[in-house]
Amino acid sequence: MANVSKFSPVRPMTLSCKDCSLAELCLPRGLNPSEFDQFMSMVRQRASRISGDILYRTGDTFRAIYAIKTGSIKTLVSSSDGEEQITGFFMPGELFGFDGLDYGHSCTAVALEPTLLCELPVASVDELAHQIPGLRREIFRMMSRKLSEKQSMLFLLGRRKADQRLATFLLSLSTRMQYRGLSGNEIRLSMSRHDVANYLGMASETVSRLLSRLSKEKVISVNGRTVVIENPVALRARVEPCITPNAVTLDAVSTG
Amino acid sequence: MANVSKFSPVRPMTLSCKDCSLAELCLPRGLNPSEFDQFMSMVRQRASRISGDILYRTGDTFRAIYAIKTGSIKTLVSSSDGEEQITGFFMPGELFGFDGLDYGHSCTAVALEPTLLCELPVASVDELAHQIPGLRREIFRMMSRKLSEKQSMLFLLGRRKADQRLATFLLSLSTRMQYRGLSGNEIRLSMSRHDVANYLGMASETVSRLLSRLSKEKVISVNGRTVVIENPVALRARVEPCITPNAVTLDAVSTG
DNA sequence: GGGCTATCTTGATCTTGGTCAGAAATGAAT
DNA sequence: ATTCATTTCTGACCAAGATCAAGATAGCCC
Repeated sequence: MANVSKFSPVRPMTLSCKDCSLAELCLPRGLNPSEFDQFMSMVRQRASRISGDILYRTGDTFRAIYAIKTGSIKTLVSSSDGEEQITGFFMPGELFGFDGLDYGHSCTAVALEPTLLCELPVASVDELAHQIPGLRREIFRMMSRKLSEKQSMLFLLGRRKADQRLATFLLSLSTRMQYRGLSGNEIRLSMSRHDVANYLGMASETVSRLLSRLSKEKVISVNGRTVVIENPVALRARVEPCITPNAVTLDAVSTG
Repeated sequence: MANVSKFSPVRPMTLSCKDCSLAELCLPRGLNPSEFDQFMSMVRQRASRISGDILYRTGDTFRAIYAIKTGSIKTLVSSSDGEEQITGFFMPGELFGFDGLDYGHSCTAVALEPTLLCELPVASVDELAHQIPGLRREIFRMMSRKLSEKQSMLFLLGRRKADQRLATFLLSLSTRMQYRGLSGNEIRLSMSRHDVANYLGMASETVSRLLSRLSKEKVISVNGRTVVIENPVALRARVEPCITPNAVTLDAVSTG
């Protein structure tokens, strides 16, 4: 809250996307070598040494879109009565900051731990969107995907019970780890129980209770902020409890 | 559900955005005359005569973005167990369909009443985004705004009580009517109580009860699907119940 | 290591809003 | 107009999960 420290630019001012292990997840994927170089020359880095640093706030003019290199970020919207809703958690290889092209950022972005970011300045976004058709389509696609993700989140908050929301959250983190080449069974949460609860629209006590319950049922094991998924199948079964008998039959047939 | 009727193309195949009363709300705003003509020549129309018609479904390839000329549309996401969450209602002058540039549409779009749409085919989106910088920025801005709106919706579902959600919904409809030049005091709901409830993450009985209560308290009056906002100030006060004493003081000072 | 603060867990209550059931109202079809 | 179907409203009951209140644990600074 009372944190005044800010993200600071990282020197050297240039970096090589070529050496980046996350390049295939990032914006430049699919660009040809010359486009790749052009893209790379416009990217800068920015870092926060501690948790709680604010990258941008609601209302700040849009300056760049960001990719996480290491660390993690949460974004949140807040109301005039001080209540906050976390709208996203971002992990290495993930992009954010696409809100705010209209009237400035509509949310606040905060570091959850020491975090290193790559940023593509806004002027470059427009310029590159014009010059590199592949990148323009990539940005359109990325924004469209963000929209789809938010819709899934609306579904989760509107239609699912607390236990299903938490199970979905854990599976989502796992999937995202797998996407960047990790096993995804051992999850290190970079956010507090309070943040998880806020994101999922429940009380932090409920998160504690549900984690304990899943732990008691041997579906996961919990040690502080480390969660190990012991039984992925059981966890997945929590997410959609109403599988049709037909679907089960078909599975049984196809595997038999 | 079992509706097989579809939206059909409208002849003549061309139309004039110049005569459209909603042009200032729509994509071509801010284009110069020659850009405007180029834009206009690519727009087509599509209509549904009855409620329940499906424009596109989850998984359909992205073909166009749409603007509502008359009528209204709801978009919804659904899970494999058949549960549905309405993710948006769209009224005349509003744009939709921006999801789905990535892996096809992530939601289903359904007419709530006889509806006339303008569509900008997907090839044109990319082509025009390249040729007309002003339009490219407009599309980026529009998608960004959609993202911000979804974030507000996450806040509403995650942090607000049922009565605040409903009040916010009514005020949002009112604001959107005002935006297109109507008074916004008399709202004709084009969707059922069930749809309102689904959108706001509650049961339809709760919507009924809350409408009755607001009606009893003389904040609104309800007659079927027509809602009149009798006391906008009182309605707005429901949305943010925790106004700080400071804010009240400041208001009093500035108006005194 | 010892003390201090944050975070997290667990239990006991209470409230919101969901579910079930039936009545009333609305609208469409004959 | 009459019937039938759908939507909406209202009441009674119940359960999921919020809130309140201690403790337990862990991280951090000296």
